Amino acid sequence: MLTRVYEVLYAAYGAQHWWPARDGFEMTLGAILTQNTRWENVEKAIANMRSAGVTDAAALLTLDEAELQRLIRPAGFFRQKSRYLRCFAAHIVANYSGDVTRLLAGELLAARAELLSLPGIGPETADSMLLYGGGQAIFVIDAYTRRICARLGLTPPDADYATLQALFSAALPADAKLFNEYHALLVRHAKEFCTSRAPRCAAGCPLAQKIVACPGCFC
DNA sequence: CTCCGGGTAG
DNA sequence: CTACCCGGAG
Repeated sequence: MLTRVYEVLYAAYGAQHWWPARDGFEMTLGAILTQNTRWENVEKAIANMRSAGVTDAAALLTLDEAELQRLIRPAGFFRQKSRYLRCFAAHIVANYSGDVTRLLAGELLAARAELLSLPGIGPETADSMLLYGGGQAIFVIDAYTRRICARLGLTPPDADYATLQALFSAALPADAKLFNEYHALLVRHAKEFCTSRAPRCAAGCPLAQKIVACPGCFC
């Protein structure tokens, strides 16, 4: 079922070129800034950071709290996100000489646990960093994934993170390139057809057209 | 104008 | 369950 969903989405939308970031540091910046916010707003904040010359963890730590908040303001939740960013950057500088890639490319489960121990980094943010920043084969679950799975009848609307992740892990080969592309396609599809309000099921939704109900089947 | 989507922490 | 924020939808 999930393999078929991938095939249909890929045929409909093609390759998505994710994650939109210049390097590992900028990727992790986006992962934290995009929590509960639309990507367009995150881009404004990242552009501000670039303009300010903040291109690595050490540079981020030279900003004072107020200045950092001003730069990331367009992404919302700027007070708590400024704290999260500073804690994350401090951890990277203290333990990895400021090189985020060294953490993200480390042994998967250990790196994931370490990320989760940091304030402001929950499962989705950690997994996004590991997949998109570290090239690791771990499937990212987000609200779009949850909504699409629920509407396909695969999971309850309130299925938790681990349940959804286990579903994808069991159905697919552990391949970072595939996981990367699949998640990007789900996001694309959620924005184009499977919107939260007024979904366009009858207006050419590729899944509505091609996926037959197959409850309980994870082929 | 109000309402809502969207991760994490407490 | 609520706080935290913005911008787009209705």
